[in-house]
Amino acid sequence: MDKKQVIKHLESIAVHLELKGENAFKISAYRKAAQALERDDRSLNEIEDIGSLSGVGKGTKAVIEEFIANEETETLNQLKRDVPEGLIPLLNVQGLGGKKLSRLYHELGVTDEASLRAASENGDIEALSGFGKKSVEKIIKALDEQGTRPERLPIASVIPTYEALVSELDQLEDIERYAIAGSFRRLREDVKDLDFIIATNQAESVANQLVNLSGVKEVEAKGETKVTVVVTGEWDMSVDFRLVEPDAFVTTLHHFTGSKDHNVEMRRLAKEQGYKISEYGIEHVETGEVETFTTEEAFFERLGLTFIPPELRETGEEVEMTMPNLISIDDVQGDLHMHTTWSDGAQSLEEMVVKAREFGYHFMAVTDHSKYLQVANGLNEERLRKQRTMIDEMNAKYDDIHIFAGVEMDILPDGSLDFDDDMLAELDFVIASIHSSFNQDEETIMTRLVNAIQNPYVDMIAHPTGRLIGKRSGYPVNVEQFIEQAVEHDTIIELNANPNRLDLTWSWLKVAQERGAKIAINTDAHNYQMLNDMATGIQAARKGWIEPETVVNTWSVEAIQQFLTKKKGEASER
DNA sequence: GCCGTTTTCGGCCCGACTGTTTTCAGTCG
Repeated sequence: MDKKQVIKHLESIAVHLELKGENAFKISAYRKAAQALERDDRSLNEIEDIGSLSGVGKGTKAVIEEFIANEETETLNQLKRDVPEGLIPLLNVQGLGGKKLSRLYHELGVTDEASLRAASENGDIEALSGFGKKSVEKIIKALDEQGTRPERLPIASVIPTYEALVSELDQLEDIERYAIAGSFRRLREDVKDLDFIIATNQAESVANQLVNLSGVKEVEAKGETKVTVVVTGEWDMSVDFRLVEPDAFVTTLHHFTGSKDHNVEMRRLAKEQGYKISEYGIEHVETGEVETFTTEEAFFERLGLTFIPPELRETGEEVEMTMPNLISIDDVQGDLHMHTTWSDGAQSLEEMVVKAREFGYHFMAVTDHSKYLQVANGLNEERLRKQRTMIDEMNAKYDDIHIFAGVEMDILPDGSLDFDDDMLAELDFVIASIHSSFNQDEETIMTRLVNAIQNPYVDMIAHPTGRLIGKRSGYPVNVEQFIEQAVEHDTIIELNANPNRLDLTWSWLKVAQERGAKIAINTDAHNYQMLNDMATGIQAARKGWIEPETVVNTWSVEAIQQFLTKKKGEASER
């Protein structure tokens, strides 16, 4: 029995209560109890008294203890008797919440998607008080559209849409300023829609321009404060534009950046201080005066807080915490993972060097694939040595950047490495990674990873889990054990900045940093364009509360050389 | 159901929008 199961159980109770049409505060009490468990660092066994957690009271404590003892609770069992399972997915239908579904169930016998559709089509729902023609139309439309598109879109498929919109928004008239909000601003790995906040005194004019943006397929709503459109891209997605007077811009931006939990915490805190927060400003409850702000920094300061970066606004607990010194893009001195035409990259070695210099980098590592990866034209020993002489020439030619001669070496399915130690000793920077046999069991995968980590010539493990966000889950990794091993053997853990990967993910990076791991943030660029992914990588790192000292890319060339020499020294002592 | 340095009862984040009503409940972000 672990914490995750308990949390799931409590959430299941909350969902069932919702469908019963129970008191909203009772429902959120179960959710809060689940959250309290989630937020606590300790494992279930380490928490002596569950009831001592804030948010867990007499009732939820009893439920949790019963569940731990019996792996089931009478509370949920009873709810399951009261609420048909088929109703649960219907909560996802836009416009249907617990209260309405509860009525549909009790008054019309709706128990699942099929009976909901039937009741919609035969006029039963329309006849119900509180429902009407439009409600029915919406339900049928939602049922028809379900499954045509994933509910949330992976960030990589949304970035192009975002960038296209930004370049158009920059051209519009009557906009004082605008910004992206929502989960995209917080860099969630997948998002449902895009939210833009626009400051303007000419809402009507701006609204008229917005519905005419290229790529707009459908206008869902067009009012004085809000325009919602559907734009085409890899997937159709809806984009909300909130039009506000310039004074309210900052508080609106904060409000729609969320997360919901963050906002709840902020408002609770404000209330304690005699304020009321809304998207229009901070209201002084006694005087009714509403204060607005020109920067988010000033907004937080009003409540006695330091600025909380958007990436950290998730659970709400960040409101009470001291803000870390987060890494920023300006800290980055180089990129330690990229490919050239020697393997499967699009640009030549020198082209990549020139580009890296334009980024202002002081170092880079050229890390083409190794021979096992034939589809990528991986390098054998001979070609690798030849490449090295060219890298030496580059180092002689350019004195403002240091190029590490490296390789991205495959960890083979049997756990062995693609090169022997003698070859590895010739290289400056050795990456090891898995590109094959993803379907092996966790034990076999871990043997492969640990074998690579323990080899002192291996400096870094790239994209540790192999996942592609929203597309494939990667190979099974015991991440906790992986981090432990990496720390013990002083092997760098990569945060692959490619927005399809973001691997390791931010929540594990946080753990890695706490355990003392070294992290590198790399683009794994296969062309010029991909070198820009560093920005996304930095944002992902910030979401994991990563500080510059943890990240190898912030070091000086000398510091990196020292680290690599030290690792090599340990290798030769073996 | 949870909580309390104003409170053991009466609050619990706030506001917009929608569709339904005729002053509002439910849903959503």
